[in-house]
Amino acid sequence: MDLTIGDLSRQTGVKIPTIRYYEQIGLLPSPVRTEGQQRRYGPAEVRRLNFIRHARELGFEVDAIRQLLSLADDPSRCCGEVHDITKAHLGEVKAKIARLIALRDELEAMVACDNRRISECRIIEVLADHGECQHRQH
Amino acid sequence: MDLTIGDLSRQTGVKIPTIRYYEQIGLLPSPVRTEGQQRRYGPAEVRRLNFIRHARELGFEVDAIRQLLSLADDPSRCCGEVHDITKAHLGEVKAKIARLIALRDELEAMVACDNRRISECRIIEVLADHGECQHRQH
DNA sequence: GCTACAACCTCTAGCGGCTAGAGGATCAAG
DNA sequence: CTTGATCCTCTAGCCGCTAGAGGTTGTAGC
Repeated sequence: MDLTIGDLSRQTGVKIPTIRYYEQIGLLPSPVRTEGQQRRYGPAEVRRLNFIRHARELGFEVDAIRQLLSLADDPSRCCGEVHDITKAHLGEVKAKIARLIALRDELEAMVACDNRRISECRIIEVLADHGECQHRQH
Repeated sequence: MDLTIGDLSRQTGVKIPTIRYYEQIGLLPSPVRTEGQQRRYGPAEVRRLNFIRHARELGFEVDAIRQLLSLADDPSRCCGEVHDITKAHLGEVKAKIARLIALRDELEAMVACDNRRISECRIIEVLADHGECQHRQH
């Protein structure tokens, strides 16, 4: 029970202001304090913050993490909801990939433009008149 | 020279507050005003705003668009810089796709978890202990 | 015990790219 | 001349942090 916020930061790779921010928005519980009001953490907080960091790295939104954490805190329940959250997130990731691939193809067609004057530049033309490309609304 | 901001919004599909925001950050020039201080636009502004919208849809950042616009305004120059901006952006898009695909694969492995108790849930385990997955830092 | 100084504290503001709402003025049609 | 849609400015909020000011606390060495 004697890690400072700096220790916690080093052990988890989460920056100090971010730790305080997570506490502020209720992802991390308020820790014990020294007489001088400095935060002190234990192993439970290290685990919880690692959990949060991993979930963020995997692209889960803070709200989803809040749900995952409250589910994880209750180990007797069925993990169907966890499953659902992950699946929903997977769906979003897949959709994002599809959009980015369409975008990549379009940009690749655009860079086929070879150093001419701007007055003849395909890129500028495509941007100025969207009819020239195949882009669809997101 | 007689489109209201609402007309401009309808013609370009850009919301009214966004148009004012673009003016504020200098992407759109300050338009002429009526005696009562209402904005009035002409075809040049429609073109410019369409250009901005297309570039945003293609994921260009506002700063990149600012550069593209100033280049587009000078049609005698060689379009090498335009090319470079687009290529850099393409590189970012490709990198983002690679990261998302790694992420998708990981999430797909995670959802292979089939409705057991949370105490045995693979998803929660992966999140709690990153050693269990193959994820690399961004 | 005392000093030095790193690390901590709170608070506020900023990033990008908008979006929303309050409260009031203007414009165009009938 | 009235109605009502549209416009105006201004401020604040969204997400997920990040940075900085200005002040306090904890710890190591002497």
